[in-house]
Amino acid sequence: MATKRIIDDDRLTAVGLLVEVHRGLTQKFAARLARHGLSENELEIMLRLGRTPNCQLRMSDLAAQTSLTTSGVTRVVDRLERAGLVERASCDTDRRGTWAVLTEAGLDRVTAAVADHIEDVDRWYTGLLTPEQLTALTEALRIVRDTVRPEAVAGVMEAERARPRRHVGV
Amino acid sequence: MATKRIIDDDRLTAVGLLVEVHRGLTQKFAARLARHGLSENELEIMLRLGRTPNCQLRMSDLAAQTSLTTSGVTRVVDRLERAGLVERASCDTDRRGTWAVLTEAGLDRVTAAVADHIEDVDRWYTGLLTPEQLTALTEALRIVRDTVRPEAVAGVMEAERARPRRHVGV
DNA sequence: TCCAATATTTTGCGTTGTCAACCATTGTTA
DNA sequence: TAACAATGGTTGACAACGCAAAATATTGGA
Repeated sequence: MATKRIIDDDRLTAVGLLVEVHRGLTQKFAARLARHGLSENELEIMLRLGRTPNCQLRMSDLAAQTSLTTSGVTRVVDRLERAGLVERASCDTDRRGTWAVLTEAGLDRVTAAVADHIEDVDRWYTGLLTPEQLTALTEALRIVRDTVRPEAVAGVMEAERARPRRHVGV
Repeated sequence: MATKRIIDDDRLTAVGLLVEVHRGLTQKFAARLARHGLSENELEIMLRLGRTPNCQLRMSDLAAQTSLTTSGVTRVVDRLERAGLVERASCDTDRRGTWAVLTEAGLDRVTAAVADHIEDVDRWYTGLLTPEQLTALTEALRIVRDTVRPEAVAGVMEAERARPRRHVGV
């Protein structure tokens, strides 16, 4: 091979690796999540609700925190609501808004799913690396994240201040 | 906060970071790729074809190398063929098989797209890190990749041995 | 007060990709 | 060589999601 072609650029290989890892993990995770009746997006929505003090977040905040559009969030919440895992509640202070609220059943479901999920994460990701490697990996990723996705924590503050819609124990 | 909840587990945060980075990058890349009339999957298919000596790969190998199913590859190649960027060619040695072959136009297109793409990769990923950070990141990712996706290099050998269907310069 | 501009969510439609069923070809075994 | 499993690819039906427009609520002037 005389000349180095552009399509073999090292930087391309570097992102390629990231993409492949993401794919591989996604696939590994999907199998077990399916056994809990959840997709990755559904788990994430419920997880973000569950992390909130009152287990509620506004639709648009969910959209901002995930990769979904508001339209996508509407649809995921539709499914979760049909399954009885999430409820919608209107927002007193701004009647344009809608809270998505985790139900008891939803909290149970996400707790069980996450317990299994963490096993998988450990098996296929964090557990494969030494603590030093994991730290280095995480730090590097954080740098990139802060640049490409600085807005990923929208709405948490507002939701903490809001009056509880339901009171579910954690 | 008295007790540490399971849904705040550190390992969850670690994968979350990876997922967010992947999302953020995907979004950043998509805009410019769209200007070249390509989606990420289409670019990847063409890229993998372009990396092959004869710019050809079998449908099933493309499926193995990407996250797509064979059915998905059929559809991506359908689109690329309609756009004149890829052609199908029947396989002499196994008449069940089909080569996907990059056309001249396809090679031109992918070359142009990749040149721009690499700029983005550098701007939003590799360029954000010191060489040491990038090395550490890549090494860690490689370890994970080798475990979750060991089969990601299918078909390259076979394609190199195959007789050329077209001869396009690189 | 009334209206225009803005913000939040939902809906209609198109695109993309999966799954399962299918056909054609190849390899294997008796 | 006949039977049959395994492989490679495509297709129809369908689910998920994005985009843009619609529906609803809010806010800030004039």
